Amino acid sequence: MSTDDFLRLDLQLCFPLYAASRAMVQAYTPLLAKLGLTYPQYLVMLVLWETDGVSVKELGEKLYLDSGTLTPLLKRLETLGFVRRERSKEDARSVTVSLTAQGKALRRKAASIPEAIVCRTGLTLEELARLRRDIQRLFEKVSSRSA
Amino acid sequence: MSTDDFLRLDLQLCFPLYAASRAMVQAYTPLLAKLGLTYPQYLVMLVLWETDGVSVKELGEKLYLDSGTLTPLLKRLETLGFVRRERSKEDARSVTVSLTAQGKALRRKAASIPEAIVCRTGLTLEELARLRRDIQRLFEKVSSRSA
DNA sequence: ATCGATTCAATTGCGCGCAATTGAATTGCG
DNA sequence: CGCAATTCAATTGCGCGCAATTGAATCGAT
Repeated sequence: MSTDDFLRLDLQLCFPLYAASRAMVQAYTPLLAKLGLTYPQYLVMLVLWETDGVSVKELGEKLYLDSGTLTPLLKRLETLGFVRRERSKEDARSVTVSLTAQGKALRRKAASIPEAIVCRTGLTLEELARLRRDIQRLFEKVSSRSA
Repeated sequence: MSTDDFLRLDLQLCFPLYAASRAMVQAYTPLLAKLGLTYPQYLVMLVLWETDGVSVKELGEKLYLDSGTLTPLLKRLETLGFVRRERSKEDARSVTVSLTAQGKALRRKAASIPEAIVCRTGLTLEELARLRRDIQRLFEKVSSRSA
């Protein structure tokens, strides 16, 4: 394969990944708009629905996002009434994020979203699981050296 | 599979895709920084290196980006001295983007990037081609209904 | 030829992402 | 204990993405 081929846009892995990621987020957008959430906000809610009361640091570790992204995002979720942010008593450097009643209630409204998205991909659960695993593997490989 | 399982972060396709996409861009970042480019700017340069003299509309169709993203990005590339932007003579609504000598010269400096990224993924060219094809297929499926 | 509809790029506004810095709280080493 | 190093969240600054709007140019149907 020549340098030219390598440089050709459509032969590269990253561009399809980048385009597909944005397209997926766009598929979520109208569904999430009904809940008043953006996709990154939805990710934070997914973490909290699974484990209520986590620090900003823990959120960052799970979502691979830093405080520069999370702090303003969490403030918006707080303004929306879905989460509470409070300084930890054990460690005043840390901020604990927890669900409000409204935030917990939102889970039921979000319940139909994952299936709608799976449908939209047109993939079977097996194909989906394989693709997810392959992409996860790629992620681990690519993100490792920079950490 | 239960609703809870569906909602579980790690079972979803979109989050790994989203994380992998950002990780890939981060892998490019230090390499592109040597050229003075961001990843989206690099994508524009890839298009121009393949086909010099394209309209903003054509760029948008190839990269799935709109003028709201492209116009300021192209202005930055122009300030950097890599591209020229001029109103089309045949159709004054359209703006044609073309490479400067400096923009053409940049191609040689970028030649080593794709291979470095492929290396970083640790995948064989066959595995890479298959993953790319699967992701492209996902993209087409997901992006179709919204268009 | 006219005029409403369409097609362009540009603009506005907002929410990420992320690098870099700041400042407060905690840790841990001597 | 004392104090330098570390660990937190917050802040700053910038470049996307994208929805929505604007305004100019072109098209197309009559």
